[in-house]
Amino acid sequence: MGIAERRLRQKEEVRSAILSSAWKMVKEEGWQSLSIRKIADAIEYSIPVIYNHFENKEAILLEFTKEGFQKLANKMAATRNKYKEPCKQLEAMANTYWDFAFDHKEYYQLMFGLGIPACDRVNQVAEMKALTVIMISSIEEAIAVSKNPDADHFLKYHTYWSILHGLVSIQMIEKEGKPDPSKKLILKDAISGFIKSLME
Amino acid sequence: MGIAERRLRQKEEVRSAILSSAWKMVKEEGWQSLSIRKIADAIEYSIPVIYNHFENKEAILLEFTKEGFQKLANKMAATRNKYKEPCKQLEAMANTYWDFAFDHKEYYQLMFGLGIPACDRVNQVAEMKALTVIMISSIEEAIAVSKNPDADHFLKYHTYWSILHGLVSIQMIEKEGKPDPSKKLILKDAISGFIKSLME
DNA sequence: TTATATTTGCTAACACTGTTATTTTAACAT
DNA sequence: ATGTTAAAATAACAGTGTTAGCAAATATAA
Repeated sequence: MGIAERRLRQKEEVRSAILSSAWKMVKEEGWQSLSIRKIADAIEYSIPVIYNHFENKEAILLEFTKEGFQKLANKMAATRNKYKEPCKQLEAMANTYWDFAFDHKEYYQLMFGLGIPACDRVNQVAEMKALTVIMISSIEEAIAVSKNPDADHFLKYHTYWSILHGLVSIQMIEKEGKPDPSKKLILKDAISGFIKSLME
Repeated sequence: MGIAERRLRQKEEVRSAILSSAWKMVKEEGWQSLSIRKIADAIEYSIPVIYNHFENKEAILLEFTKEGFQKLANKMAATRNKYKEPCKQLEAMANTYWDFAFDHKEYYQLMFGLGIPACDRVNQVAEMKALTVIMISSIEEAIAVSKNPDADHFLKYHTYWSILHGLVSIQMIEKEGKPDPSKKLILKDAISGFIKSLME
């Protein structure tokens, strides 16, 4: 009896229709504007049909999150296998990581919960500049007494800040709510590396 | 006539009641569950009253974002002023930054748009581990041939990843949508610094 | 003091969101 | 053709941000 098979096949078609039209909407208008109702409209089924394929909206997002990590992992593996020297690998992988993030911005935002609304907000905040000034002043002084006094202030400041933010947000994403003071070693490690490289 | 003054004072009281009860709710249940209706309930006014003080919900969030950057800038300035050597300043400021983020998690999440829902999600994603394995393998090889082969693999991996993520997300927050290939210099700079420090 | 403005705050509604209980429709097996 | 089962639709519930329209309290002017 091919009936059950056909039914399964049709069910699978609806499922992939949900995902593909969801993805289309996300690429067009971002995660914020993705809604169950719009998906239902797009696939020309009623709303509850979607809940026969996914437990809830979060499950749909989880699907894309997994996809994103898979894609990134594949790209990273491919890059690593191009080089034999581990240092070259780390360098090239960093490039691959960067390119993935901006080539597949939607994936990256979802994977790391980069709230898109804040992007608009943070640019309106003049108060951020005060922070910049403070951080950059120490950078400038450090560069002045370093062995390479011609280094780019803004670049080094940006690097410094990015390292800090990366450490914090990876930590926040990984363990919700746990401070884990031992993780401060990572901070110490990264910053001492940065300063060492800053002073040459 | 003190009437206008009293009115202004009363209006200011309502405004600060909005902010303080909003903040209370955020600390108790996170940004996700903050709603205009709940604020109205808490201050014992009707909903539209809130719109007499803030144009919309975003404006309330913007208020806290500004507050967050001010607080952080103050702390950073205080820390910097404790030290004379710029390297010490950078080191101490990194600590201050870290502490602020976790002592005032709510601020930090808002300031950098760390979508809280993703935190629950990312931990469910087994696919993330594949990525970890790939990154960590190169780190291990690099450590093995470095001058300090006893370095902590996991710590160095975490540092590597955090630098990458920090660079990407700061870049995404700063310029919405613009790839800006010149910013890849920052990546090159940070990663070469990391590798240098990794190899000793 | 009374009448007229004005401000102020409320109720109710609109247009959305995710989610689900209920009912109808359709497909299949006997 | 009839009974059974699976599928899908309607309609509703409980939320969300936001706003129009109206009633009441207050301040100003006559």
